[in-house]
Amino acid sequence: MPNPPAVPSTPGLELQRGEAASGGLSSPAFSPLYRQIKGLIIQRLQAGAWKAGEAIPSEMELAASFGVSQGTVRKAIDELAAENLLVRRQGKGTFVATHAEQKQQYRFLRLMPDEDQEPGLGRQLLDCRRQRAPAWIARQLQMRAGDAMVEVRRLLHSKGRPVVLDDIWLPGSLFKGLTTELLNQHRGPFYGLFESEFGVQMIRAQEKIRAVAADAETAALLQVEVGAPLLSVERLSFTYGDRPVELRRGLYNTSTHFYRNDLN
Amino acid sequence: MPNPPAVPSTPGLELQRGEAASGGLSSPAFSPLYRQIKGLIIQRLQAGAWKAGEAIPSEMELAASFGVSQGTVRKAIDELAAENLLVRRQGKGTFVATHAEQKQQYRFLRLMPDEDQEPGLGRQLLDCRRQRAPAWIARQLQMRAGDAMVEVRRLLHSKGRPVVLDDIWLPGSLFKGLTTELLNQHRGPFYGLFESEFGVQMIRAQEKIRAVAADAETAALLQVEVGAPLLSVERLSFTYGDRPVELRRGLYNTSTHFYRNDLN
DNA sequence: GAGTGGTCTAGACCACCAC
DNA sequence: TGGTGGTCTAGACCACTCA
Repeated sequence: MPNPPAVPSTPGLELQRGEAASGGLSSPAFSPLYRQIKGLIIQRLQAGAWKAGEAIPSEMELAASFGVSQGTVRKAIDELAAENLLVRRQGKGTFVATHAEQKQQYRFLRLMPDEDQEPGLGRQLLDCRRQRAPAWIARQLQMRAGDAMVEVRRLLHSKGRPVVLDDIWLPGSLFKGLTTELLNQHRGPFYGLFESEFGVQMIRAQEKIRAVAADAETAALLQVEVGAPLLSVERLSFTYGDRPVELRRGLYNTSTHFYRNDLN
Repeated sequence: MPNPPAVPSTPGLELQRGEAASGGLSSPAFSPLYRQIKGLIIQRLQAGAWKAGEAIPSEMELAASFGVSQGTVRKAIDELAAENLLVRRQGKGTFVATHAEQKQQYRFLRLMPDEDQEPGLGRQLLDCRRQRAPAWIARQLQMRAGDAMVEVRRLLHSKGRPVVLDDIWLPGSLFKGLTTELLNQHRGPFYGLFESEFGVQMIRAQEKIRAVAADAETAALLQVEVGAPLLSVERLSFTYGDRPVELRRGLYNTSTHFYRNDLN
């Protein structure tokens, strides 16, 4: 007997099940059960119900609490896993994705070394200061011009030679205790620190890539000629709910490395 | 009663079902039924059983012919649809993906106009000739140096100004009748022509992106200064079975356009 | 109305992991 | 041994398309 009236076992949880004998015109924007479940799970992630790296309840538990079958929960989790919000591990459970404990650090960095180069990049923090956001940054981070903002500048090295110059801009309201010391103490990618210290998880990002000529300052920092061609990678990163929380502009010296992209 | 011994209704089709009472050590590289089905469907695509844009048999038909349930076929098709090899259309059927009848042409081109620019690019064929493959191209296309190769050169324009200079290299053996006339007659993306005229479908691609300085020849063609920074996009495209069948190097003028990439 | 993909359920069994 | 995710089945019903 499919689709019994279903008393939700968690009160306050209202899932919109398919109309039984309505007029036929189904309400606009009705989504299938598994998508509603998916949305509820995202809400809980956003609310911080489970931290990065932690296990979420088992499929059976979730199914019981939502009052649906395991298969429906499974399909919701399938999509979340496909979007890299969750990670499934057979026999163990389903976990909140994290940037911290990843095998290859730098989940979003697409820079690869040429064949003869060694992988791995060293970091050098140049600067970390609090500023007022200029208009073009504020617009992209959905803040007001003049709002508090943290600006970080750093270099990435390969075999002692600078390869990447990053400028990173963050909303000051979300990253209150971010200091040079904290950044220097920390091992691993920044995004791991953002998760553990500030509870901000980067879920997806958009990059705009251009070729630009090095100006005097960047030429000195990257040890290239003024006017040398550099890859400009402008990245806007988002948390849950498509909220932009980081703007980053990287200048890559692509003489010994390249940006790799896979198209499907 | 799950997993009955199952007499395959199509002779010659041997699916490896899970061991019933074997020693416990399952054979190496056993894959679930739906993956085997997926592999069989890919084989048929590769063999040209269905052309680009055509419908494949319904899920019920496939399930019957493979001797499995509809759900198993469905999961196989789900993955193929996620990889953009197939396209599902509710109420109509499942179709072989094609570059020809796509809404936004240029499925693999990630170049976007800046806000104030109009979308859409005009094409101008510069050259199409048959050559012997140099070593560095032959290696990537898995051919031998000196093998027959087709070389195409073209420009893409936006509002009358050149934006992209493409060099395209193709194995001569696969593209025998490719001529300047054929390319000029054809409307829509090259990949549509490759499908319809040569039965070659581009499934996925890898791009290596760098910033380079314009040399004299490209500067003239793209109407920029010599030494101006350009985006170099080297794309290797693959058909079924991960066979590389096209190498392309695009030089993009990114002063009014940018390369867009989404990270998950 | 017949046929297609899309959703949802219920139940069985398997593979992997930890205790 | 029990719990987790992973696979497979069978059947019901829904939503969409087209003749």
